[in-house]
Amino acid sequence: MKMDKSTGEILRENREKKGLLLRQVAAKLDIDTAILSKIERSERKATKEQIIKLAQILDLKEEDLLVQYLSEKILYEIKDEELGQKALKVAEQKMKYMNKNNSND
Amino acid sequence: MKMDKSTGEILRENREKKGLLLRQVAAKLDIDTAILSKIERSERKATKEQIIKLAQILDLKEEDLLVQYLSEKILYEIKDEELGQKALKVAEQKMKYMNKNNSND
DNA sequence: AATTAATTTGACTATCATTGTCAAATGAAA
DNA sequence: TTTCATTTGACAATGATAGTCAAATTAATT
Repeated sequence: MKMDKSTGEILRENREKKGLLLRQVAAKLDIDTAILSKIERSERKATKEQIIKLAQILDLKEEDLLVQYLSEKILYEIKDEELGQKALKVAEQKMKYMNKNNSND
Repeated sequence: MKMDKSTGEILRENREKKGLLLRQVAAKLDIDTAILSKIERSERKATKEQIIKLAQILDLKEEDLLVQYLSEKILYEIKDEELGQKALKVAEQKMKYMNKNNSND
């Protein structure tokens, strides 16, 4: 599981590998080329729907791309936080706890 | 580190322990009583600034309250996601990786 | 039980972040 | 040097978040 590349980098690499133009992929996503350009350079975030479509278009495993995308969203949330690391750990604990006791809810 | 209580519950418990009224605490935060009421019942999220002030007002350790608060924000981000657990793990990995190589940036 | 004080609810507004378009500027290829 | 692809930045549209206010409800006092 490669953790070094950003979602944007992955998208660009794979688009180029397929010889597709920004214009072409953007059209399939029904957005302006400019946005896709920004997404690939991590200047903007994609939406979940766009990620799903992109996985299809670029023949990537949807789950992998989504996990990558979501993890970036999480990090974005705490990127400026001293306590980010601690908060992440606690979040994981809570998550486990929730899943253990998810009988109701 | 108690993980079972929500930020709201912690806030309410400690406000009541001190015998303070919503009205009084809300005044110090310079917001309407209604919002604080909602925050304590987890119907709304507090802002970071409010959390910091609340830690002071209620004599709670700022770091603990902030970690609690941030972890809740993270979970909120992935609460509806199948892949939340995986995304959290990947986020932690990335975080570690970043901190290891944070020489520049 | 009646009154008063505290909290909750919900409709509404204001503010801010996000997502998008568009046109012009830049860069790369032919 | 023209043409095509990408990038940039100003702006508009949308959506989410944070807030006010007044009325309804609940809890305490007398």
